[in-house]
Amino acid sequence: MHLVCVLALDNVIAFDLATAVEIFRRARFADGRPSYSVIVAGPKRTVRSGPLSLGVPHRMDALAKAHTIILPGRDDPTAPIDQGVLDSIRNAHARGARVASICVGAFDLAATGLLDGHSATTHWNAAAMLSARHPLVRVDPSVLFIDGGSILTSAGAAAGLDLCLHMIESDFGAAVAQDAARLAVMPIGRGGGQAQFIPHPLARERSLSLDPVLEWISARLADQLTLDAIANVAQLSVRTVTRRFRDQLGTTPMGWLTAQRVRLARSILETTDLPVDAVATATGLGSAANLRVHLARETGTSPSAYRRAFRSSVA
DNA sequence: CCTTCGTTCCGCCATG
DNA sequence: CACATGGCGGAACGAA
Repeated sequence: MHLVCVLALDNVIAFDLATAVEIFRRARFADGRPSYSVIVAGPKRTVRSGPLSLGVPHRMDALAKAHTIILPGRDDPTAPIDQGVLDSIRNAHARGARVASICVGAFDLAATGLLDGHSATTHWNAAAMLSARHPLVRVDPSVLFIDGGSILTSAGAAAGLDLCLHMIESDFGAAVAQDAARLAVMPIGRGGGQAQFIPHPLARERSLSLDPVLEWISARLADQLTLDAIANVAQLSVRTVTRRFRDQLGTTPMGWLTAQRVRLARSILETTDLPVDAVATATGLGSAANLRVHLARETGTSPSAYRRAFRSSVA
């Protein structure tokens, strides 16, 4: 089984750590079997975490078996780390493990040198500091998360959830991820590395929220939706809806719509034997050819290959 | 692979 | 003045 190892160093941010632990621990296949085995490891048997004290059952040698290693943030992201810890992370990565950081956990990831020359993100408030301390890392504070294949980074705590769901989706498909998202009562809509920091966080009232519109769209993916129709439902001009999508989701209306359609298509491919053409119709992607293009763009594979990969892993 | 043609996106600017 | 809106037009996109 896929082993997820969450690192617990002293003064770990409980929210980051718990996000990863809970979301992976609860992910299930359709038949109810857990998708991951989750352990927490660190050099010390006990760590402080704000007002909490956490027992850490596994030592660093546990990283040697992990398929995925999660680095949560620490209260002081610049506090020194034991070389042995950094070595363990580097070795695990060299061995083929996937390493992902949440929030300011990116500082620890950067300390290993694994981020040098690569793009990374972190909490927007710490982005400048990360960049200053690690000039070789290309810091992008505007995105929710960055998937660099074997190295992933995410922004603030909530974005860590997005990243975890993203990993679940690439490991076991859209259906399993969708299910995990539902358990967390988390809308899986903000995929990609696209969504941005919103300039006016809480000032945006319900009246300015796109949520109802997104819900409306999600319910009719199979229909032939136009930008005009969406603007109409939103009671806004085409120009303004487009702008809202940019500001709030970092994408365009049709771009978001297509992403949802592909997600749905993946889910159907994973769980049924419906012909590709029928899947294309059911998701509003129109034709098998079109579905092929979009699926390849997101996953790099064909519908049949995608289906085969997930059918075997679930069955 | 290329072309065609309707759709979509976004900078710019006037308006409230 | 700050800010959000929405129309316009050209560029870019994408489906067939």
